[in-house]
Amino acid sequence: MKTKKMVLLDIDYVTHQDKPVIRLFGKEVGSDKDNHIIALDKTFQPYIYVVPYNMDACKEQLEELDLEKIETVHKKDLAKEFDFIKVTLKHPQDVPKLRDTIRNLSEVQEIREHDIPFYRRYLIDNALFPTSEIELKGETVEFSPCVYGASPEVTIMELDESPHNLESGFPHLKILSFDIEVYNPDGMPNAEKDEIIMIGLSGNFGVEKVLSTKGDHLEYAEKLDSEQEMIQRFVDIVKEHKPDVIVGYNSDNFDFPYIRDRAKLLGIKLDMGVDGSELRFMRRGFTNAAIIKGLIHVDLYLVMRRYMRLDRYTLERVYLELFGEEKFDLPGDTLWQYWDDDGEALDQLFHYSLDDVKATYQIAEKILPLNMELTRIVGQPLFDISRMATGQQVEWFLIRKAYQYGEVVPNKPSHNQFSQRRGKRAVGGYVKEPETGLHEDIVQFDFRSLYPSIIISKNVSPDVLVDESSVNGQEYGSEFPVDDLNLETNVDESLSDKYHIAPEYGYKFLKEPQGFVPSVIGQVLTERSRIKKQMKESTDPTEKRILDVQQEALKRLANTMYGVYGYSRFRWYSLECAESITAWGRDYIKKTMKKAEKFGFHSIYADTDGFYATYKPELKKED
DNA sequence: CAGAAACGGGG
DNA sequence: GTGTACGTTTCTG
Repeated sequence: MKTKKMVLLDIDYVTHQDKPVIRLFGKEVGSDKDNHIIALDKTFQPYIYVVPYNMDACKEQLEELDLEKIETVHKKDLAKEFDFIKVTLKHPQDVPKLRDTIRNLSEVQEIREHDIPFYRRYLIDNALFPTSEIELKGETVEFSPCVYGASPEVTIMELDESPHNLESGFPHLKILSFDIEVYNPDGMPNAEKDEIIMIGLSGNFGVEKVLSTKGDHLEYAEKLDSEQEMIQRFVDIVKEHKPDVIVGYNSDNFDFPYIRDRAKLLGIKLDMGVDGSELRFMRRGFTNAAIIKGLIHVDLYLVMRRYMRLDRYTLERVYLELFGEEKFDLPGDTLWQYWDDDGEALDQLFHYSLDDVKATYQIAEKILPLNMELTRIVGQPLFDISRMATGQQVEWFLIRKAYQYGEVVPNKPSHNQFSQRRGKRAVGGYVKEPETGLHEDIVQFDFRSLYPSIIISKNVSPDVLVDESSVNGQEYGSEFPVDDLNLETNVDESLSDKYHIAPEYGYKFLKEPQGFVPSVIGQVLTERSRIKKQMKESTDPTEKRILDVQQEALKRLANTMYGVYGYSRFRWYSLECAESITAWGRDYIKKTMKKAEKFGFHSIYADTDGFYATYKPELKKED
């Protein structure tokens, strides 16, 4: 048996002899050259949870189905402990096939965790984090039916057991950015007739060039004899260098689809995957995601839309915002004229192509570290993280935490629940319209991460929210002491002994135990403080920069978490929690303003977690 | 005015 | 592939 260490970059599964095989893609640690590994794990099986009406009767019904295993497990559902049935299935695709049948059994109350992709389940259950180092135990093999057409320099390893995560620093990743230019005499190009005229490439491993069928005289241009050879050269460069990350700008929906269409027309195989597979597209709603197996394709357009708030997200606009300088630009609809010119205008087009791909690379260099940190914290592949809304990132982070806490994850809202939720919206933060005029000597006051602090200090979480219907004794299995059943007769002081009571709404949150979401946010903020302290103590500028990205990622995660209670698609959605948080927020800011006014401040403008004031003690004394 | 459709980025 | 964006603006009946 061999032991190897690798940086985990990508994951999927294939089917071999009707059984799922997890494939882990990575780069070997401790070898000078880029030794790629594909590790195969046949030991993992898909499962879902079933909530039965009657345990035994339900199991009997389940026995009738073609399942791998049926067992009773003890798990928590919003902190309350229950017996669930864990149903192990033979194949991940049996889950969508059988889940309606299972759900509709008369003894089944509901099914849970039935929509967690197999590879994500694997990462969570084995506590593996992409971009971290993992230890592999197993045998290397020459060929495997699970890996078609991989080049011989890729090591294939059959694992004896699932790998485990190793504490590790951040790996050095090879990044390649690419960008195509297309002949466009009729507006937006049409792949059936308009050829690709340039492919720009820029990376952190010595590649910086423009492939084209023209431009022999330019130093950075590589001239090919035909479009066909140019595309083939692009494929060969990717296969030769095997970058860990390949980035483009709107490459999911323009560059890669266009290359695919032209390659098909010209009969070129785009077999750039580490396993020898071709460029693939995954439908994501109405758009595509382009996949090269084993390399991580990041479309920076999607990333930048989330990262900053702008009126437009053109490459030019984003570049200007990030670097404060204009990149060389040409009017898009006239590019074909520059191409036809053959003189100075052609040189300008080459310049434009190179500048585009360099700008794309620079943006990647600036923005990928944060996304890689989020990958390591959330624990899902960079490919997924880079395409996920921040609310989704938080959700997958919480799903991982739920597994650690022994909690069964809430279901996604049904269509009906979703539209119901969308109708209601929690009242936002307190806003005092600004007093017009020029104010001098202004003091500013604001709370540091107000909402996350409220969630923690008031224990705002659906699992500790007191369900009034159950307190009134209408629901079975109440875990609250008997003397709480008669709340109406209790006086306020005894209430506030046990509960945090939200202003305005009066929702009650248990003080003990700590709720699931407050606990997780607490961990995030504690970890952030630790990193900030470490950052202050560090004297190494590189280390400082890395730590700064880490604490920034944690901050973004914590700040997103407060809002998720109000996101209609969120699994832990709770209008009560969302309303309570903002109510406490309004309460705090108003009380603080009142106090400040007592000391002679005069507030001019307030919004959510802060206010501006002038100091006018003489005016206040008269009141 | 409400619900449907279009739009973004890319050349 | 344990899948099928999304939030906002503009159009249309």
